[in-house]
Amino acid sequence: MSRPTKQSPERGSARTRLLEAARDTIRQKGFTATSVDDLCDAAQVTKGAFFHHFKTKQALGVAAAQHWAETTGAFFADAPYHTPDDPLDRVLAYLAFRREIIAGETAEFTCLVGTMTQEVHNTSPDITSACADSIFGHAATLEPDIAAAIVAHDIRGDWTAESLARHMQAVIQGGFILAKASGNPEMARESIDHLIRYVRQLFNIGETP
Amino acid sequence: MSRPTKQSPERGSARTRLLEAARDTIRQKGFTATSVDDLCDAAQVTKGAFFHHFKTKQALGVAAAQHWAETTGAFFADAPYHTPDDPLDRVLAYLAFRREIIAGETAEFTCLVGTMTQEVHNTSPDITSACADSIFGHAATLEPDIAAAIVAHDIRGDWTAESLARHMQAVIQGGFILAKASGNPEMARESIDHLIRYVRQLFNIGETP
DNA sequence: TACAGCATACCAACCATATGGTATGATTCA
DNA sequence: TGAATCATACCATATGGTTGGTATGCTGTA
Repeated sequence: MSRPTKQSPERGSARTRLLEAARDTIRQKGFTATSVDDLCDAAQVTKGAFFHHFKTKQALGVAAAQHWAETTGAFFADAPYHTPDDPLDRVLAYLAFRREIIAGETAEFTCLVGTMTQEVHNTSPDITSACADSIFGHAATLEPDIAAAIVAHDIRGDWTAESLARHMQAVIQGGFILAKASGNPEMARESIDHLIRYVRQLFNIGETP
Repeated sequence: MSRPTKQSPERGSARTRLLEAARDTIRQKGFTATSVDDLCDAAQVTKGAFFHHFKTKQALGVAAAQHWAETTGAFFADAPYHTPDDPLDRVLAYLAFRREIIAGETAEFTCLVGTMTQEVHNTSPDITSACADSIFGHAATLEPDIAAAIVAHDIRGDWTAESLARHMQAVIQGGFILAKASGNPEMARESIDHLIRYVRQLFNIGETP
């Protein structure tokens, strides 16, 4: 995080503002199409400040992915889907929550690291690995609940909590692509509905609660 | 793929070679990071030829998406998954086929239009709409089989053939993202396995054939 | 407590190159 | 011959990145 100073709390915030600008701008235009000047304009920062905080544009990409992991990590940790007692209910509440937050402009609900991965997976290992950490790290937070649900509901199948957690991320990411292609968020919600139905079926609970 | 000689019947193929170069290069580096020079080099064509066939780089993007729709359309039309008599078997054969062809380098099995959509959805309506046509057009080819399977197996649920066809594309696209992030094609296959399990459950057939 | 010495945060101007695109000319085919 | 298909040379600008410099805060020491 940034280092706020005593007399001027605004100082030292250039880095944070750049990361926020990156989050917003890259989600709209993609990583490559976002120029350093774009970011400096959006963050109200000069180029000198940019290259003071980030050695290269790639380094900004890595930092943006890490910043995304941190902020979304906190966001999901504070989200209300953890409250149910039954672990399966927590899993389903997670999916309902993911569905809920799909609203507004496409660039507002889609995933920064999913977008960046698609672009740079073959050209920038650093950014790719930071994106992977974010995606699979988030998936990992779901595993305990899924594993507990498997035990609680006495389920046995040839799939693991790990793979289901990853599949959930795949469905969400794929939904974002259809939403972007069509300009319609409903495409993303629709896929989560199928995913919810799948999970309910996996755990042998009825179609409608 | 040699340079067109004066009398060669290869002549006039610059456009096609550029489209193939676009398919390959954009899947590796993304649309924005792929320069016109990159494409000319890969296609063994000069810039004059490029801008003779495509008014702008954007126009190339649109044409590449359309070319993708045509070639993959023919590829899937000729694929062997249409042979089973039972429509549900055809749907499952489709998914098995999609799973099978995930092999080799990431850029070889991932989707051009899915990649482009992520990048340009907010900046280039032309390309986005061409990509959407490709994705949803392909999804539409699955609807008849799904609809027939619903009838044949006497299924009633609050989902449609259309939405399931789209969901399949979402899962496949999402799997590609996880595969790119991790560098591991298995991540994409894994999600299709879940999707196959979901479809089998939707149609009330056993876990293992 | 005072102050030297250093580190951090930031700025404005500049640079080499890459980029999309153009103007124009040559060649081939129908 | 006229249109289509290329090739060569070129341009204006955008791009990532550098340079040299300033202002301010932090820290160890006497």
